[in-house]
Amino acid sequence: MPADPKPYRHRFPKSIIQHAVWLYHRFTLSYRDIEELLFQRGIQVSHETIRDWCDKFGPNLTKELKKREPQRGSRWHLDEVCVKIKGVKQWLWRAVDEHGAVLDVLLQEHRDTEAAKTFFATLLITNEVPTAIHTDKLGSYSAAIRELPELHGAEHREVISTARCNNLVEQSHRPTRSQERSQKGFKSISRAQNFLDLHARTSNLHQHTRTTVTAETRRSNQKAAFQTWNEVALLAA
DNA sequence: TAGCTCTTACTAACTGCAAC
DNA sequence: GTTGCAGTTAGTAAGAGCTA
Repeated sequence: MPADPKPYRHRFPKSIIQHAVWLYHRFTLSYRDIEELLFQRGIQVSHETIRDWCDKFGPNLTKELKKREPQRGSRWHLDEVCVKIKGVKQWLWRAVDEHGAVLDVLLQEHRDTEAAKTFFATLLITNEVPTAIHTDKLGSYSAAIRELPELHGAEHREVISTARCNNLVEQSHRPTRSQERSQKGFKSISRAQNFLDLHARTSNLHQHTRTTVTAETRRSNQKAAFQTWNEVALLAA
């Protein structure tokens, strides 16, 4: 028999908590911005409490959203960018499919063959073996693909690393850069990884809710995205 | 009484501006 | 163009207060 769920002891209703967490991961807003937005609606809560909510519910939200994501495309686009965390250089590995949906993000200290293998292994846990892998000219990718038998059937295409050539994944880095800038840099690896995970899942959820589709489709997609978020937020709480 | 929330203070990074 | 400085704004930590 499953144990009784932990009683809900938060002072604020779930709807407010889920909205605050959603705002933080969906838009380029600081905790203090969200504090102000909520205050405008008559909700008095400190920025520190909002940070606690993000810390507490973020990992569960990521897990639940991941579970609900549809099967992704079979062509992977990979790239890595340098991010500084507390002044130390780290590499943010990112993979998107041919539709621009984020498959995974992973922060690692290096960008050598071992790091590439770790990232591929992470991707293979939740995704099927791809038919093609698009990367830049970094040698770690080809070395890792050679060493991983699961990937031998995939076609490896190397392109020059410019925003134009590997556009899908390069574009996917942009919101992250914007958030990083707004947050004045990430402060710790674990917090950054948690944030980036949920940020990626939230972006996927709202992927077709902007200008690439007709207004009618957009509204329908937005409705579906909000419904999913609400369901997932209830589970995470 | 456990744990949620708030207050306060700290450090780090960014921004704007003047001086060179 | 660059450097240095001050002001601003961000995330974070610790501890006290509050509530179910």
